[in-house]
Amino acid sequence: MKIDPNSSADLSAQIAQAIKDAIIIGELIVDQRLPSEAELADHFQVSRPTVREALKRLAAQSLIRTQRGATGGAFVNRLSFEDAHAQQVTTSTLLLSMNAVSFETACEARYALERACAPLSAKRRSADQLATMRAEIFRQTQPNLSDEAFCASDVAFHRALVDGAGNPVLSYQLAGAVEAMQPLMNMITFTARDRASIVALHSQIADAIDQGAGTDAAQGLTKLETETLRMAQKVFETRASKP
Amino acid sequence: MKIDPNSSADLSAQIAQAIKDAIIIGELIVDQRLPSEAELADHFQVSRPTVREALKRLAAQSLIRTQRGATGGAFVNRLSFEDAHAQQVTTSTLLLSMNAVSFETACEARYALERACAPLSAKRRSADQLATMRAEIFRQTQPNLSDEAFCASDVAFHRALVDGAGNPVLSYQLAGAVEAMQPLMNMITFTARDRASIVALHSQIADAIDQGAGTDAAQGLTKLETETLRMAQKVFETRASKP
DNA sequence: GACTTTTAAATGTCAGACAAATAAAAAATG
DNA sequence: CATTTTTTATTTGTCTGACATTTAAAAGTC
Repeated sequence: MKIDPNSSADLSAQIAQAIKDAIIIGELIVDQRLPSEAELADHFQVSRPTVREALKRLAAQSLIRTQRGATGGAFVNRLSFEDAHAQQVTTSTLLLSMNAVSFETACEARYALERACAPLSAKRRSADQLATMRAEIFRQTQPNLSDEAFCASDVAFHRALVDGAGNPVLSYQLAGAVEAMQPLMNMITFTARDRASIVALHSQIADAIDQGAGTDAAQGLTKLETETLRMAQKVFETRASKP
Repeated sequence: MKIDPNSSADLSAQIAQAIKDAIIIGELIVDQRLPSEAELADHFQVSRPTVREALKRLAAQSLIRTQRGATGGAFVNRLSFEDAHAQQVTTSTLLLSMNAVSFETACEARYALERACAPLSAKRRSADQLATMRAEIFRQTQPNLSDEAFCASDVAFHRALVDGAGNPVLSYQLAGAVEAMQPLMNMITFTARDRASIVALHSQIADAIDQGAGTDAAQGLTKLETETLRMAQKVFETRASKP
């Protein structure tokens, strides 16, 4: 682990990168303890605050965790699917909100990704995951449900669909995309009729998953995409005409 | 922006979260300048090093950028697709290397995701993207190509396929998944026969994309997935029998 | 007016100190 | 001897204060 003394970059950024590289190439392995801050400061010939800034950068990416006390220190963290998922959601959410990504683009991406796991989910979903989908559909029929709760239930439904594929890599990638769209979805107020239409399609999809019919499930998702776009367009048009 | 004085968490983590929240809810907008470190220290009633640790955490996530000098400071950064993509690759790579994700699982996820954009790519790909695919296929036929170069070309081919969908959200998500698999793919040494088989399938896929036949392209990807798994299995079996 | 110099403000870095947490070692206690 | 309590050493968390470096604007100079 070395840094370039001639680089113009911040020392803390260089040190963070050096440690990160060491983790990536396997020089530092999971749960291994890094040298203490004082030792690192000595090694890199910098002060302790600089080392600390570097370590905080790594901690922000869940690459290390720190513990106080006698046997404490910084340890290489096993990046969990949960951590990765959380990062993915934050990144995607900010990306969508900061880059004027159109509703159409985000929607297309979301449903394309979901269709990708429909066939897998139809084959592998557990009874529990199917039950979750049914339960969320039922929740969505309740008339007193707020818009936020309806959207949250929608996310839970799709999350169960994605998890049904039984592939944690897919789950982590897709759940991020689906959840990141929630703020955009929350901008739309669904009428009772819209909700009924969505629930009907959800039922079709759940039935297809139930029967192991992956292609049908994918077709259901395509219909849902079309419906969602139609509803969104209606809302945006209404807003544009009433400024 | 406030922090909880009774929380047991690190002050720098709390402050970073507070600022992050402010960015997410839009209280701080892109390119807006944050208060200076001294002002933040005063606001949160902590010392400057603590504030700095918080800011470095945010910088590590590309949420802010800092500038030195008279009119310098920390500014809310517009998260670019490029930044998001880089983060995605790092996260996915570490996730795969640290969690003993099987080759099968990663492979399945990758091809499922790629199949999702095959129909879009068949409709929308530019002439340039198609030319890139053809060029990479040609490169892959060169006999003197090293294993690393072959894999890199493979990534470039699939990257062009994904970009062909013309959906930046999809590109950012999928390119991450594809690139993260490269270290796993690099573990496999392809025989000349394997390469020929891969190139033939790549040609099939490119032809399908050329003709706007999304379904055919997806089928080609499925064949490629099967082939890749078969080759990987062969390699792993050989290794297991010769320890 | 154009150029140079100065100045002020901000981040980057350093040094040293103390607080707080924690586990191991040592001491006290029954 | 076994158990409990106390001490101690180590490590991270935080603070104070200082200086270096960069940068743009202000002031000065020709």
